[in-house]
Amino acid sequence: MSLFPMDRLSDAASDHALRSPLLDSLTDAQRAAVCHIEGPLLILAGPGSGKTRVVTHRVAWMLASGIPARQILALTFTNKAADEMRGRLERLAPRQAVWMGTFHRFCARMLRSYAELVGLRENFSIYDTDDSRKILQIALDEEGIDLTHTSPDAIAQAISWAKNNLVTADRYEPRRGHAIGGIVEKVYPTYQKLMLRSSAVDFDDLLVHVAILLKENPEVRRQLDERYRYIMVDEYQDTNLAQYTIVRALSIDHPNLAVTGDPDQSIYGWRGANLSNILEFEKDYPKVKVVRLEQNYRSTKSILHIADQLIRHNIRRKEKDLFTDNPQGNRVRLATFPTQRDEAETIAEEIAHEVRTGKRRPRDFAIFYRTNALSRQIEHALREQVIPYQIVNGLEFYQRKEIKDVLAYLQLVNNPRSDAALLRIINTPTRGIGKSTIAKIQEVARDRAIPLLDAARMAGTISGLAKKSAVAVAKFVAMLDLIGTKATAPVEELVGYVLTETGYREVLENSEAEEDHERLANLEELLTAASEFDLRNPGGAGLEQFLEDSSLVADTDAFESDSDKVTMMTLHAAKGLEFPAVYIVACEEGLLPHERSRRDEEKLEEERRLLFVGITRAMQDLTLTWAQYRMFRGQQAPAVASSFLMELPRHEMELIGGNMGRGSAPRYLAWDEESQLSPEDDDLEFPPREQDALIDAPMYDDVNQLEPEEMQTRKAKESKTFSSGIVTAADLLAGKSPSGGISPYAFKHGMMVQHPEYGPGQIVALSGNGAKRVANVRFMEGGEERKFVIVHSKLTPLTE
DNA sequence: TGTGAGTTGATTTTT
DNA sequence: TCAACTCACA
Repeated sequence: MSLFPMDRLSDAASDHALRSPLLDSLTDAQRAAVCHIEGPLLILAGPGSGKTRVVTHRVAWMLASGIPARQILALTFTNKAADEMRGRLERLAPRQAVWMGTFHRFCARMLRSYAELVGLRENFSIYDTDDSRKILQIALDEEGIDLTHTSPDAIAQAISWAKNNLVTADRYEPRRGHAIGGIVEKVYPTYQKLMLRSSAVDFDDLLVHVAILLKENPEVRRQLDERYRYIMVDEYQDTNLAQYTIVRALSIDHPNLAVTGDPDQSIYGWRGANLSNILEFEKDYPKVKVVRLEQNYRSTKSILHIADQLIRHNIRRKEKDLFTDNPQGNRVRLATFPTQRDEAETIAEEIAHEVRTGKRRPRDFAIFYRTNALSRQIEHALREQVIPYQIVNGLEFYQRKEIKDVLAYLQLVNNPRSDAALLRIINTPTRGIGKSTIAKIQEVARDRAIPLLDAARMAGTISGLAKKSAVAVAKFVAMLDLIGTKATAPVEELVGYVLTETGYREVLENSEAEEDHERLANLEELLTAASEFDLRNPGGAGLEQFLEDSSLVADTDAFESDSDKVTMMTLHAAKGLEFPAVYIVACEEGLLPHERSRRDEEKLEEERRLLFVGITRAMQDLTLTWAQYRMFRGQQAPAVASSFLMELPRHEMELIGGNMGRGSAPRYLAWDEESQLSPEDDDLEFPPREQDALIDAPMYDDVNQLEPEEMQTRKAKESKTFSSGIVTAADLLAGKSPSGGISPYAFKHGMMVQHPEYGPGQIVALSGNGAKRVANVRFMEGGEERKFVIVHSKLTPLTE
């Protein structure tokens, strides 16, 4: 017997509905949202109000009501949110193929099918900020634009702004009085032309192309509207015009559009998010049903009250009454420190204390800051206290140079027109193709309006190019072609091949630099990711998908919720998460609100919302901190407490240290006597720590305390980013090797091996998993290459 | 063409 | 503070 009624329901009032186990655990408001399926729906969900729960239950309810999974589309802003949703739905309604993912991923998918309609090829590349900046630079060079009064960054932002507002290159008109408008007007079309020539898109293009596609092809629009009859959009307050246009276009014939969001948590205005989209949703869809989820299940009364008091200072919002049945809880703390160093150390000491006394575990804590740069001191302090932590941030895996280099080779294999990829690796590792040679190739490409690689193929005929250079280029092209023959091989094999053929691995291995060894470890990690990808996509031919996956992952996706570590991240990255104890540091003028937002009232409100988001992540304990002196551009500079702190009901809070900048604050006030420092400790030197602090410290598996090298290897072993409940290479490694044979994982990329018949050789690539793992070996004699199924082979590692 | 020292300039948030 | 860029030299 089925648990769920299979008949279509359109109304919560049905007796049937009230009895379903899917619905009993919900409040009235939540149930109303879950059961409203036909027609537009706006869910205004305050922080901690069980929004994800409602969304997933709603999808499960739709499925239970007989709506086919393929008609449902759930759009989010981050992969993290999509994964979370998918995981929860899996528990409610297992094995249902509902498409859940980010806007960008959805658009990429649509574009693969309709590429030619917008002038792309279906194997188009997705450029990240780096790549597209490079193309912009070429465009600027081509137009011969002088940048003395502005920066490429500013131009890029202006173009991005235009795209987010669906202003295409041919229709761009500079606003009057907009200084760089004239430049943008010239460069934008050139940039776009170059992108198309490379068959590439930037992040904004993904959305713009799809929006325009839907606008200009009524038949396509109609089909997709028909296909995706039930659409849900998460974090609707963060949609920009392009996203709004896409969603609307898909909800004309079937206006079953459910959006969830909270105007108070809109923090992406700088990315073109338009608060009006949610504030005026009711105008777009007059028949909309509005559900307000105002009860908070996350935070204590104290925390929620502080959040509420703060956000009331915003004018552009929908009034909400946040309330909770949770206990009052501890008072929110507001702490002042003499310097950033005291701030960092005191927080670290406090966390260490709580962990050592068994009150809390590292994973219970989160530290939020406005800018990534602020993480350094805190990181240092946590390290001193031997507290394991994870930073969700900045130089994430796929942004590292070595990873991007290798991926650029892959990108070129997939899309030989990709100029950005070619420029990246034409001389990496160095192969004697210098600046002047590249300039000549670029010139040819420009004159003939062809991709750089095609121009490079003509190196022999380019006049004025030294013979030596021409030969180097020819060799490079030949090497690319050779790699290209492996295009359909498993991705892991391909990556291994790139490392060998290009000499990339050799260069790093022969290097003395510590840094280069780290790079090798990172590449090892890339191989692991590739192997896991292959495992999930049997049948090969997944290169394009692999590249797409790697360009659409973001820092925040790296957050590991199940490891026992203190989490550090920016306030932006914190959205959607919750922690028992939260610290928000550096609540200072110029940082929070940020310098660039202080003058503009609208931006200032966004900064306030950012703090609101941070505050409402806390479940039990919240501490806001600021320091009277902070390091700025390498120099200690006096700081002023954030004006937002003045908006909080300070009489309800626990004030620690100083008196908010008025008069002479006591110089040192810490949370317990022992952690007081002497005034001389102001400088940058860290005081020597007591030895025993290190000795009796960790009772947990501490990763951060390891030496960098060891840490690197450990990290490499932890499968990252792509793992998703599937057996990983590491899992297999831990298990038994097939009886009698050598373990399939005994061999590493680049390793020297011995074969009884063929003699010594080197592993140039590996692929496959378990008993099917295959090694490609190139033998010394004759340079011949052969493949071996490892468990059946007579290969032995050749130790040096 | 590649390397290394020295200089300069910039530092928000992210798909 | 630190990374990116420039310039001189091998």
